[in-house]
Amino acid sequence: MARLPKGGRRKIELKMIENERERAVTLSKRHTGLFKKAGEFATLCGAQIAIILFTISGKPLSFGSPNVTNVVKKYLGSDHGEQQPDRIRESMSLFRKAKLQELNRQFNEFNEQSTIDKKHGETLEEESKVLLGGKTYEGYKRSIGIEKLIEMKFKLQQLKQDLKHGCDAQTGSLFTKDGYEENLSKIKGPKDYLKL
Amino acid sequence: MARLPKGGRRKIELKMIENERERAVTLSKRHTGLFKKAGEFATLCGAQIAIILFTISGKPLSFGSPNVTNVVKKYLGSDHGEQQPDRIRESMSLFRKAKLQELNRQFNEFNEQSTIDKKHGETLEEESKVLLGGKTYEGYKRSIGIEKLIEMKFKLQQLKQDLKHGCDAQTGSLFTKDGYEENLSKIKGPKDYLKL
DNA sequence: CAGACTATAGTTAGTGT
DNA sequence: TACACTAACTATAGTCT
Repeated sequence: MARLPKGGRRKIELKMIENERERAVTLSKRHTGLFKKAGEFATLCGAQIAIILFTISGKPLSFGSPNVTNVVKKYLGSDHGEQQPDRIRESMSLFRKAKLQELNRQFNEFNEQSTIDKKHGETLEEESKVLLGGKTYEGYKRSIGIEKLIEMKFKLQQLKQDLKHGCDAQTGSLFTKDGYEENLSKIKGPKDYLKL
Repeated sequence: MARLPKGGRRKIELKMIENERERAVTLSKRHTGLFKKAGEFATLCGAQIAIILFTISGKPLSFGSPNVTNVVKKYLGSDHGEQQPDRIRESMSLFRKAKLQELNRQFNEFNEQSTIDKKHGETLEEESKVLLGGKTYEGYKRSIGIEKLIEMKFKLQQLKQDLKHGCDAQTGSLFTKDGYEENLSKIKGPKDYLKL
């Protein structure tokens, strides 16, 4: 039947939406939109980006291109304040720049591919949708070969064992808080990176 | 004078913008837009949000509502691993696990080689080891593109050769720029990543 | 309740200044 | 290099299924 156009977008006030249901809907829609934008941004500008958010109910949602963790780590590791003018970059030869860029490109490519398989849970679906605009993963195109599989037999046993013991205790995060804190402090110190 | 309408928005392809100027402009515009969206999101939905991004040139930009640090801390503190990497792992086929093992092995191999000609690696290596301390699923994700990795292994070595002539003198670290730095750190310390 | 739909609000690519 | 402008493009509020 002919649909009668009844509603369209309306302007809304920029304040917290009180109604829970409405808010949930908006959350869902805008969260999708935001992550999509972020994905586009990353692609178009060749940037790395991480978004972490907690809903009002405390539910965590995240987005990362190529992934959240590394961007965050990088952020934590850097003097995430101002960018100091790097003389190094300026004095770097064009040749080296080019090389470095090429390498970066390669790595990013690699990362993107990895991204396909790395997603999980909710984030998985969303990010895949956003990020993988039609790319196909070919990493497994070539199988590793029988002899290696055989060679791995033993490792598999080990693997099973480890799976049973190592991970079940905790809820899933192998990242202990303590460990992380400790690591952070280590990182802060001796970081003297060149930022091209 | 009377302005003749000459241009308007055009659709663009979703791929990295090659031209540097264009990219810079887009970066600027979209970065503003994205952060704005994020702000609206936070307001409307009462959410906490943090965005961290690094431009292709390594410049960090961030946005946080109410602020970046707390959101990130919360993220690090919480079990975002609670999202189900383990579930995935558990459902992984044996074959896949086997591949994973193999990938891991090759990863280690690659790493050992890389480690040899690292020079200022002290910081880098330690950091990486620390950074990647034991995130199982992460390791899995990153190990996936083995073909790429191998391919890159060679390019990397080649690159190091090329660069060795000029870059070591003062800066020390080549492992600094965006992807390069990050990927390098991913590659180091694989023994710590995969605790399957 | 998640998805479809519509019209409009909002964002932005290309251009000019 | 940055801002102004405009036409399109895109996201999405409200509605309905």
